[in-house]
Parts: sequence; structure tokens; C-alpha cells
Amino acid sequence: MSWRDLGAGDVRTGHVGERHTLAGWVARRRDHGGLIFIDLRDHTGIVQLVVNPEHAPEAAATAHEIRNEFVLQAEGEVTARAPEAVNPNLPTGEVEVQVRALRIVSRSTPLPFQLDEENVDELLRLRYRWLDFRTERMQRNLQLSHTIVSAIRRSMEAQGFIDIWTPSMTKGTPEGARDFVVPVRLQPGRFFALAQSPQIFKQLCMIGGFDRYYQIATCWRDEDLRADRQFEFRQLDLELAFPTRDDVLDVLERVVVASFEAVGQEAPARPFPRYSYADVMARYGTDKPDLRFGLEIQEATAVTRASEFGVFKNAPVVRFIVAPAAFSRAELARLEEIAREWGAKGLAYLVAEDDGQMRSPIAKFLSREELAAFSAAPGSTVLFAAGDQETVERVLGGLRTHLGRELGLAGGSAQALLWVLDFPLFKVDEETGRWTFMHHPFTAPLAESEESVENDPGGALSQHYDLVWDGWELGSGSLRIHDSELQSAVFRAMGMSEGEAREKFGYLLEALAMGAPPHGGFAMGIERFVALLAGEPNIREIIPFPKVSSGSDPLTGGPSPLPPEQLAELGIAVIVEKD
RNA sequence: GGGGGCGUAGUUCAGUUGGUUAGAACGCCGGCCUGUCACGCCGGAGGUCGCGGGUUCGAGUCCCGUCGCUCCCGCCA
Repeated sequence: MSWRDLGAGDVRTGHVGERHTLAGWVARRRDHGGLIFIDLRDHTGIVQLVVNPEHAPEAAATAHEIRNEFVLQAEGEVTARAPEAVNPNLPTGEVEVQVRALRIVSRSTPLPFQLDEENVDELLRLRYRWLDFRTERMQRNLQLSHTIVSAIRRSMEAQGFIDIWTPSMTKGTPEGARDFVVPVRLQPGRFFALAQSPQIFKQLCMIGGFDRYYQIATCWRDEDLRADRQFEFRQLDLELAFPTRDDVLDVLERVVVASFEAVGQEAPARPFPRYSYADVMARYGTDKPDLRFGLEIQEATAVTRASEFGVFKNAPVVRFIVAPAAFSRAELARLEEIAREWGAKGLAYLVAEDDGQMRSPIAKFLSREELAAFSAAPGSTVLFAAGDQETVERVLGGLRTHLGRELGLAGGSAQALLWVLDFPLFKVDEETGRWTFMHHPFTAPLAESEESVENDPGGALSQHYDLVWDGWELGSGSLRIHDSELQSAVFRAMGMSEGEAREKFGYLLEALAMGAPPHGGFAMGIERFVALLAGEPNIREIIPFPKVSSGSDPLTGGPSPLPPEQLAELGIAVIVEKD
């Protein structure tokens, strides 16, 4: 006999009169002394079992012993409920199962938290993740996650991509994120790094003649965790040979739309809106703007150049945003703190009270022209940033993002996906003061920027593109350098000697010199994408077994120290003592 | 490394300007109950107020430190 022949949530009026065997968990028991009702739950849903002592005395005796989350096997007849007994809140509410035989398959201690309780402490949920999985939320999220990954694979394969495996254990590089390292017993004192991305391998696939590669690749990065970052995560990793930039964007748009459709959500219209990096920085002060609200940054420099107000007069750039609220003194103090965190020296403002009155410590320094330029509707506040362009963008971008959250402007879900294009190729490394790549060193410059790579690195634009949704960077990609000489030039621009470049990336330079086709690709964070589609505020909600932000795993208790024998075998001496 | 928030029964929370024995709901245990579905009714157990120190006649409440979780900055090619 099988354990069950029908899912609890699948019982319908069509089954009335049939005898079935069900198995699942006790969601709830309602013991009336005589009649006992049991809500039996499995992954398909819930159905009500009725145990009547007159018809099944043995089952009734068993049913009295039952507690929440016991695992049961029940055999009985599906019957239609009397009209007054129908439960419209349950998909199976028109039927129930009259139990003939009941077996306790597995018992349960009382749970450390109730499955129907909201706001259960996340640490507790993660510690007992197997219980958390029984909740509707986690059942839904993990199912959704599967549905999306499945849709992604189907879309990629329909577009002619093949799945090629790349190694998790690779040679470490000091660039980029911190590596998680793996000691190698056969070579004591040497380490592999866990792949931060399959980047170079997929480029080698292109050079090897595969023209459409993809992979749902796990990546590891030893950096601080956030709502949208974990040590390990998956990305849809893909690469094409002979693509134009729009070919790559088109592939992604198809995958994204297919995913929306797979989960029954209204898909964004194609093509997705496209912005240049310079444009989003000027308008939103960030390269990953949340377009669910406006609050766009506005230019004031032309007006403030002649200002009587010293801070404005002397600043190379003055810009502002207009927030739809007349902030109090305390709120403005808090906003000033935030502005300082983003690098501002202070926060100038003009408050237009609800009655139209103007409140501002700087108004007395401003000319009639300035006041006219900054006039705002009653019930709003003009917030200024003054300084160099980069700081002004960063400060106003930070304030805008904060206000979006604070004022509830960034609520709800919209299909506000966008592409950000034409990123700079290089940025200044704060520590060394040298030029370093903005994303990675394999990104091709725009054709018209090739000259600039060595002459004017700061002015060079790249063929890099980002996909952004609701203020989250979903992923990024680029057309790559397919010329060994140009690749060397980029390494040189970063201050890397030829020997150094050969030591670190010699195999890539060699490969690029042996018939490399033009190629480009993309990587999209699976967890971020799924979390956004699920409407979850952080990716832990859609990761089955995540780490917490201290970097530990509450379920297994990892990470843990290694016994001395194991360390000795690997040739490792631990120099940090904890506890 | 830095900044903000949170930490009180098993769980979710309340706890007044510092003042008697720290409460509620759910859960748990016992009893009653044949149409409930968040079943109902009666009774009961359950607390290192995260931890340590300080102020005070008196601390869940105020102060300092510390630990844990979380959001953010740095970091995340």
C-alpha cells in the first residue's frame, strides 16, 4: 500500500464518494470530545479530516492523542459538506474526509514557534529552518524560486544557449572581492579560491568556439552581508560570440519577460528603458536608481554662481531635490546627518510650510532670482547639496533613496526595470590613487574611447551595462576585450607591469592572441531577481539556508574551528584566537 | 572598521515620571464538550526582563560596557 494517493489540498467535490489515503502534518486539531476535526496539511494544501467515534472508535482514540505537527496517515471517504458546514476560506472547503483508519506515523514535540505567527524572529526561523519551510510563505517562495529558474533555463535554451560547467575552485586573484579560499592537501601552503564568477572561463568558451554559453552559476565572495548580499549566491551567467550590445540586452529582456510570465505577473514592456550612466547619475545620484518615484535632482549652479550665500557661490556645483513634505526641525537634523554620511558638509534647505510660509536659515542670503528658482509648492522642502559634482550627486542620491523609503514613495511593485549604459571604464582607487577598472578589467572600451585608455583613462567610456530594478542592481555585463594588445593596454593603464599581467592573466592573454571572436555577456543575480518578483525585502527569504549578517549559519552553527590534525595535514597555522 | 534600530514567558507583544508579587494573547499541560474550522468553556504550569557593571532606599525602566540579530556606510572586479 502506498503512503498516500491524493494530496491534501487536491481533494475536491469530484472525489466525493471515493475512498482515499492521505498523509501529512497536523496543522490543527479541534477536539470536541466526541467528534474530532483535524486539518491535515501537505505541500498541496489543507483538508479537514473528521473522526467520528461512532463510525471509527479506534481512529477516535488515536485522534485524541494527536498534537500539532504530528505526521499522520489517514484513510477514509471523501464526502460533501452540508451547505452550512462549507468553509469558503479553504479551497477544499466544500468537502472533508470521513476517517475510517488513522495512524500516527511520526510524533512532534511542541514547536519553538507557531507556524501561523507573524513576525517571528528571523534568527529563530533560520535556526529551525525545516519548520519555517512548512509555512505558506516559504512554500511559496521556494516554489516561486524553482519556477523562475526553470523558466530562465527554458528561455535560455530556446534562445540556443548551452549549459557548460566551469570550476568552483579556481586560482585566486587579489583584484575584486575577497576570495573564499580552499587549502589543498596535496600542495600544502597553497590555496584555491572559490570562484567569484565564471567570467574568464566563459570567455575561454567563446574563444573555444562555443557561441552561446549559459550557466546558473554559484559564486562566492567574502564580503559583508546585506539585505541583497550573501557569501554565496547564484547568477544567470551567459556569454555570446559575435554579439552587438543590443543582442545581449535582448537575450536578457526575453529571459526577464519569460520569468514574469512564468509566475503570472504582468511583464515589463520591451525594450526596457535605457539610460546612460551620466544621465542616471545626474538625475538620480546613483547608478541603480529606484524609478518607482521621481524626486529628481535639479540643477541650480547657473543661478547660485552669483549668490550672496558663500557656500553656494564657492561651490563648483549646486543641485537640489524637492521632497513632498514640510519637514520639522528634528527631521531636518536627521536628514542633515544622512547628508553628512554621504559626504556633505551640511544641509541647506528651504521649507515651504503647508500655509505657504517659507522657513529657512539661508533665505536671508538668497536673491530674489534664487528664491524664485527654488520656489516649491506648499508642504514641501527643498534640499540642497553644494560641492564637487561627484559629492553633490552622491549626497542627493543618498537623500533621495532615503526619502523614497521614509516617505513610502518606494512602496508597491512596478515593472520599473531599466538599463544603465556607457559606464566609465576606470575609476580612481581610493587606497592607491591609481586607476582601476570600474567593473572588471575585461570590459571593452567604447570604440571612440580606445585611444583614451592610456591617454585619458578617466575619460574612457566602456561597453558595460547594468540591469536595475527598484533600486537593486540585478546584474551587469559588457562586451569584452577580444584583442590581446588592447587587454594588455588596459592592464598597463591600471599600473600593472607586463610581468604581473602575465603572472595573473597570462592564460587569458594567450587565448586572446589565438583567434578570439568578439564576445560579450551578462550575469544576473538569481536571488535578487526572485526576491523582487516575490516581493520579499531581503534575499534570505528566498534562500533555503542563508547565513546571517555576522557570517554564521544559525542552523549548523558554522563556521567552526578545525582540529589540529586537520590543520597540520593542510600545512595551516591559525594565528587568530577566538573566545 | 563606523553609524542607526531591536533584545521582557515557548512565540508575538504590553509594561506609566524609577516604586508592592512583571502582565495579555497564542502555544503548552489537565478537565469538560458530536459540526468545528483562529472551535468553545474551566483550571494550571511557565520569567537570569540578552549578559556584566554602575547610579539609587529601590532599576525591565536611567548610565557605561559587552554579546546577538538587523538596516546602512566602508567593502561588494
